[in-house]
Order: sequence, then structure tokens, then C-alpha cells
Amino acid sequence: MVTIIDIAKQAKVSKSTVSLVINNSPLVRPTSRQRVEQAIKELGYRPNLAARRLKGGASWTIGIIVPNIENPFFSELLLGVESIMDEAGYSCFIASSQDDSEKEKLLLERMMARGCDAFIAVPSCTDGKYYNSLPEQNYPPMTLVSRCPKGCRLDAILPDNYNGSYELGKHIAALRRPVAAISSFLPGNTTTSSRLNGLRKSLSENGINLNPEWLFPVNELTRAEGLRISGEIRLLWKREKRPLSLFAQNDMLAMGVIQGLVAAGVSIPGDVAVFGFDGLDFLRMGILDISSIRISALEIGVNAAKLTLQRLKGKSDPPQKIYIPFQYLPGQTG
Amino acid sequence: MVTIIDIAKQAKVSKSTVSLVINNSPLVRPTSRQRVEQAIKELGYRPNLAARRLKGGASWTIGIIVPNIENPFFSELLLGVESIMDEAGYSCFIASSQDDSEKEKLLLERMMARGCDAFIAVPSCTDGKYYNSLPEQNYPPMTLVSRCPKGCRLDAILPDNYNGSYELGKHIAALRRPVAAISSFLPGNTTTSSRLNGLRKSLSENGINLNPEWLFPVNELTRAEGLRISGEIRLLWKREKRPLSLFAQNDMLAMGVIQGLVAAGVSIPGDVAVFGFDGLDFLRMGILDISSIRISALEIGVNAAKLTLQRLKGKSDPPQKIYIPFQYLPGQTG
DNA sequence: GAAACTTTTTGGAACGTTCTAAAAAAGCAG
DNA sequence: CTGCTTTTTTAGAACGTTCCAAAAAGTTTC
Repeated sequence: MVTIIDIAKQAKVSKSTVSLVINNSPLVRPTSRQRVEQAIKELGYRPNLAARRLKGGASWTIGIIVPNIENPFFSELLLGVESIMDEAGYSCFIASSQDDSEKEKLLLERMMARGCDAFIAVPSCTDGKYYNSLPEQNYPPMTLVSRCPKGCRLDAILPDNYNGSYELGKHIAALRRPVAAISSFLPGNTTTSSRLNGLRKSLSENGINLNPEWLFPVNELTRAEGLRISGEIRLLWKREKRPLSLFAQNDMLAMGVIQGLVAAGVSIPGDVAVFGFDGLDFLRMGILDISSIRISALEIGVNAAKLTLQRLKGKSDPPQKIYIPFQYLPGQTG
Repeated sequence: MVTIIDIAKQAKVSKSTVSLVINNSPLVRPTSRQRVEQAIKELGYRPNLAARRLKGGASWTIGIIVPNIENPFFSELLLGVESIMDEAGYSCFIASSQDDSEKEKLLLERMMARGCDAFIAVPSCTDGKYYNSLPEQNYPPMTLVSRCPKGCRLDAILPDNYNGSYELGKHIAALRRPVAAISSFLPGNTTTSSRLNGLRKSLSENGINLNPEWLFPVNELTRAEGLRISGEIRLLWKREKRPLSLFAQNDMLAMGVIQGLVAAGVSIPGDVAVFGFDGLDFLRMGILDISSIRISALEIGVNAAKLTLQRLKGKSDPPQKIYIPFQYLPGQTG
């Protein structure tokens, strides 16, 4: 490994001078600067970040935690974060928490030991106190994305869940069909509860009530869970009174439900209109008939990265919540 | 920040003893070990990896480069790598090269400066010499995944492109329909050329030749490019002689083509049967009619991570190529 | 050309570890 | 309790940087 000392020898200056050149200080004389730069090129020097970090400098490293890299929503989000951070010269540690809050804490500690300058996380833990305690334990800046536990005093970039599903509800109501909803029902989860609340509000404003018997609980918002719950929903088909519109908490869940229903011979949107959330990119292909609220995960990621960079530059306002605007994305049914 | 010295003071031993405890050396007396462990717990000590790294130790950090995190194939691959590495205690830098070889080199250098212990990369650069030169520049172990430039002497975990598309070709041939192919045609790209060669071989063994006029070039294997090229393919529809089967180099490309054709009123698989490659997960939903060769990206990732871990443990055989088996995934037609 | 500046360069400490060599403590015969 | 061996502990150098204070080299000015 080529060090600052090798450069110093080659350029016949002291290591301090080399350091000055590297950090382009104006103090150094042009002629020596040139000699040093020459030597750096010749020997192929790369500063050792571990040493810099040890001396108290930045590690130019960001820690990012998402529930699951493979979920298209999060991979789009990661793309947003990563592209901005890359441009700014940062490298990103990326890890999946599997929505397990213990694992999340572990990952956070591990990244902390690696000396991250900041964190961006989709919190799986619904406990706001935990996140609030981080700054006191002198953790570096932390930006939450996509979710935010109740009462959490950290920067957060969030989808506008309540207003989004309020808007979606208007379109659902316009069809004037009986509605079922598929959701997880954990009390601390602000995402699912805001979406459900927004939906309820706009439905009831249009004189429609969610039938409590048609609230289907799932454990996760995944395709697998959608597939599972579609079995229960299918049972309703024998009855006379059955839902003709279906709200799912997100598109992946909706996909699973559709997959299950289609396999059982249900026609979509003929028999039932499906509504999701997230507006995943491939809905636009017009192959899958889901009406959805598009939240640009990319935009969330980009905003999170930018806010984090500002914090790294020393911005010290109180923590802020930024809500990303949404867009109604009609399926074939509209 | 709590250091080894704070622990030493608290436990009334020297910092060397603390170090011994941390690295669980058998030398230290049980009573002192206990005092030190007690202090570590009380003060909440975490070893500083930058210091360890500086002293010549491992950074417990892996650098991973893929063309695009958002592509489902690569995000599945990342999941595989990450889960194994996580289990082994490593953190992963993940970055997108956008298939730009200059950017890839830059990212590699940047990660190198961060002190990665090993690299896993999907090479965008088709120049084997570049990769061969890395070990000489005392780069740490590097495992290539999914692609491998010609003549490259590094570990690689690869899909069995040739035999996969040979197999796919048999199914295409069985339909006995005229075939068009959509591909990129860069000479150094071993992925696309193996797939094309395998296809050609099995088609010709069944008496079918690829019409040179029906080879449609794209710049990237993306949905956007598929969408673009579908415009040109549609022009054939006016003619009497037109393709009734379509081979696309991968599923994303196939998706784009389908999207374009469907929008133009072409029925799939009625008018044309579409064949892709990769076997992306959501093809199984039965909504999109693509027959494909499934290569488990997860399996590639897991294998790459395991081989890399072996190298880190000191395994020093000559570099090996591991081919991941494939599976034919029929669409509705197939 | 010496004094009084200003600009440029430099040695050495520090960051938190690990590692080596050597010192200290403990154990054990006699 | 002395000398010898074995076990346990420790000081201090090293890793590659940055930063401070101070030295050296250049400028002015008189």
C-alpha cells in the first residue's frame, strides 16, 4: 500500500506537505504542489480512509437499512438514495432488516462500528422512543424514510398516506360497489392505520361504510400473504352479498390477491375491482388491473439523501417531516 | 466514544489486557476477564473498526457492484449475497455502475479506499485484462457474478447461458413458427453471445434458421429498450411473412416488447409467442405470458458470497467458474 | 544586509487498536 | 524463603492520517 510517506520521499517534502496538498490547502507553494501531485500519480496513491476516520475525519460512508432489498418499492428507493450519495462522494452500506426490529438494532450497531457518518432507515421498529434515544447516545444524523413511529423526533421523508388513500377512496366510492379491505392491523403501524383512516374518511363522506366482516387481516404486506388471504376472500363468492371492490394496503399484496383469485376463476375487473397503493412501476404496463396511489419511491429516496447531506453539512434546524406528493394511477377500470 | 482505555481504567487493568479479552485470548485470568467484561457492558464499549483496520486487521466489509439495484434480477442477487454476508458478520457496500465501465472502476477504487476485504461484482466492463490486473495491484479477492469477460482469471459464478438458451431453443422450435430475436450485439458481451449461440444451435438442429432480417438490436436489456424496439417489430405486421415467435435476451426486455405490442393491439400469445430469459419471479403469476429460462439470481448470489468467504478464510486454489443450473419455465403457451 | 515581516514547510503528537517483548506475579520444588 | 518455571500483565511501538506549534525559507523595508 502506498502511503503519504512514500509520496513525501518521492517528492522530497515532508508528509505534512503532502497532507496539505491532498486536502488542497492554499498554503502550499505551486512548485511543491506540482511535485507532490506528480508523485501521487506515479505511485498511484489513494488516501486511507481508516486512518482519516481514526483521526476524527469523515468516513464518507452512509448506513442504509430497508426491510427487504428485493421489494421493488425499496429497491427504487435505494436507487434514489444511492445515486445522490454516489454523486456526493459517499459509499452506502445497505442491509435488510426483514422488518425485525431486533435485527435492525443489530445492523445499526454494526454499521455504527464501521463509522458511518449518517444513517437512512426504513424503521421496522414501531417504538419511537428507541429512535429518539439515538441522538443522545451520540449517534450521527439519522433520517427515517417511508415510515415513522408515533412521536418520533427525527427527520423523516414520508408518503402522504392519509391524503393518498383519501383520494383513492373517492375513486373507490365512485364505483358505488360494496368494498372489502385487506390490511395488517398492528396498532403502532402508522402507515397502515393512516391509509385505513384516509380510506374510511372518504368512503363515509360518500355514504359508504367498510363492512367489519370484510376486513381481512394479513401479517405482512407481501404477495405471499395476499395469495394466502385470497383463499378466505374466495369463500365469500358463494354468498349473495359479496364485495365488488377490493382495497389492499399495497400493490404487492394486491398482486398476491389477484393471483389467487384469477387462479380460482374470478375475473378482474369483471367480478371485482382491485385497488392498491404504491403505484409500482409495472402497473403502467397495463397487464395487471390495479388502480393505485403512486408514491414515487425514487423521490422519497432522493429527498432523504438530500436532507441527510444537509445535516452532514451542519444544518441544525429541528427535525422535519417531508411529505411526498402522490398521484392517482387508474387501472383499466379507472 | 468509549475506548479500550476507558475500559482499562474502569477494570483497573492495562489496555493490552482489555485487548486480549476482546479478542478472547486464553492467556487472560478468569477474574480479570470478568472485570473487563463487566466494564465493557457498563460503559457500552464497541470496538472501533477504523483503528483495527489501520492496524492491519479486517474491516469486515465487502464491496458489491451491480449494474442497477432496481433490476429485480440484481436485487434478488443482492439479497442472496447480503443474507450470507450478514450471517458471517460482514457489512456490504452496494453500488450501481449503470453498466458504465468507467464508473465501475471509480466505484471499485472508492470502495478500495474504504478498505473492503473482498469484492463481488457484476462486471460491466467486457475487458478481461482489466480484471486480471487487479490481483497484481494487490486488490483483495474478487468474485465476478452473472457475467465474465473472455479470458478473465477470477472466480466467477455464472448462469449457464449457453445450455439454458439451447434448452429454450428446443421449446421454441417445437412450436414450428418463424422466429425473431431481440438482442444487444456487442462482441465482447459473453452473456448475450452465449445465449444467442445456444439458441442458434438448437434451432438449427431442428431445421430452423434465424432470419438475419429479424435480428433486432437494442442498446441495453431493459424494458425501455424493449418498448422502443417494439415499434420496429410492429412494422412487420403489415407484411405477409412475419415472426410468430419472439426471443428476447431477458425478461425485462420481453416485458417492454410485450407492453408495446399489446398497446398496438397485438395479442399475446395469439399472434406471437414470447420467450425471455431469467425467469423473473412475477412471471409465475400467470399474468404475463412469457416462457423463460429461470436462473435463480438468489442462488448465484448465495454461491458468490460463500465462495468469497472461503477466499477470505485463505482458500487459495486457482480461480474457479461455477455454473448455476437453470430450469425451463413455461408460459401459458409454452 | 539586517530587521521585521510574510509565506511555506516541518516534526511530532494524537486518533483506537493490536502486537511484541519484556516485566511482574504466581506457583512450585527443595 | 530462595531460585526456577509458568502464567498473566504490561509498556510502548506501529498502522496512515491530520493538525498544531514552531522552524525555515522568502519577502519587504529601512
